[in-house]
Amino acid sequence: MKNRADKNVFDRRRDHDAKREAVLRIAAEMFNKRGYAATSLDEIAQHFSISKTALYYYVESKPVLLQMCYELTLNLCEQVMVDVLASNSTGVEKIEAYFRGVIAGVLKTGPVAIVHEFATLPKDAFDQIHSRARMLDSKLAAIIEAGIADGSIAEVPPKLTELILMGANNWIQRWYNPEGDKTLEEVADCFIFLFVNGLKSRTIKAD
Amino acid sequence: MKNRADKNVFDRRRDHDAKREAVLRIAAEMFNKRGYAATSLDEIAQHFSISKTALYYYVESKPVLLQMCYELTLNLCEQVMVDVLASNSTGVEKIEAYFRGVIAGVLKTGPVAIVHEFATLPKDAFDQIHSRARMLDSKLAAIIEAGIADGSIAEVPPKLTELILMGANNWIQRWYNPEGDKTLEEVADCFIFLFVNGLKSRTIKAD
DNA sequence: TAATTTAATTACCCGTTGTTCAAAATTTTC
DNA sequence: GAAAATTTTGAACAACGGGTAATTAAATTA
Repeated sequence: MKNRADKNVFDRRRDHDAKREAVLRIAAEMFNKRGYAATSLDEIAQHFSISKTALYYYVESKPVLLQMCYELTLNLCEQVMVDVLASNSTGVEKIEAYFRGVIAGVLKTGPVAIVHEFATLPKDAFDQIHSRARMLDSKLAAIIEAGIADGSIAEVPPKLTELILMGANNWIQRWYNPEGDKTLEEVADCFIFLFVNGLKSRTIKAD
Repeated sequence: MKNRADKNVFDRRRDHDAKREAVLRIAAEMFNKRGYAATSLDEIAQHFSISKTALYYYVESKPVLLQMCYELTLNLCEQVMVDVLASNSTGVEKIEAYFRGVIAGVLKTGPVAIVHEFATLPKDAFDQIHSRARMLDSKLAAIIEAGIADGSIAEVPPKLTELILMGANNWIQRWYNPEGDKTLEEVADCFIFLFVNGLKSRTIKAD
């Protein structure tokens, strides 16, 4: 006969974790496309053909749901950043690696990133998320600065450049459709080409 | 003694037009920063220290307010596009002129552009706004195609490139702060430099 | 100053939405 | 199959937000 401690041995959950994750991903996607305020819990629930109330079995509240979306996204971005910083490469290569990693990782596997409207978060969560996002920003800007120093990046204003790059990246979720005719690799390639090489056609190769 | 027709001669309004325009601009700004659904009429009214009901003296409804924001923005973008298309220049120069014009015009003078969440518009307004926006998109893509043909633009996928450029441009309103230390010219310069020349530092000039 | 127009307010209606609670349905365990 | 744990539901609530109506205040005309 099994004693009380054995409860932990046997995995009695039905598919709680899987469902929570599914909710997270769908919520993130809808938040990205329509915005947080415009997305109701009813709509999210409807997507799974369950009642709105059932969502509360997986998620504490709507703000916390948003918070979890951000956290998953930040985890991913930060991981990519760690890898990039650990690599032995020039500034421009690091920028390329970062955005390629984020586009592939966040958009393909992860719950799509949302990098706006954290104003609706509870204050403590806001502070935490916001500071993590700012940290990523400044690390990117630092990479650009280092790239200028090592001669691989042209003399651009690092902070401004970082904001523009982030903006272009953030907007991708708005229009990217996985069922469309473009793969994520094509998007990433085009994105990288634009920012690294520029639109201008060059008859004389620079490298 | 003046007859009825004379009513039109004398401008008896207090400052109705000016106030309507002010409402439009502030609304556009708040919609851009926080999103349409997250911005309440109360908040907009509060910005002018008037009651929510007073807004209805200037604006028919919230959806129509959004519609007017879009229309003002599209008017501006379309005007820039007309000028650009009339110019006698290469593809890459046209792209540069378009974004410089939009950044300067839309962000400085006009009610900042909002190029998302038209899903909330009344159906007929939606169709109209949406088709105008798509028209701008395709004209931009056509410019890119022409630029590839005339040799001024590298061989990029036109549609994808256009989406990425638009995204970067759209995101600017999110973070740009007129009271900050960067002027709009600096933003435009950086934006153009990034997309035209690319991040990569070049020891050999291509032109 | 009286009459008319213009502007803004207060109070209210009503649908939506986030959230809670108690109860029902379903699984899992034994 | 009974009991316990897990999942889902339905009803109801409170807050909020868009919109309307009646009313008051202010300004313009004459």
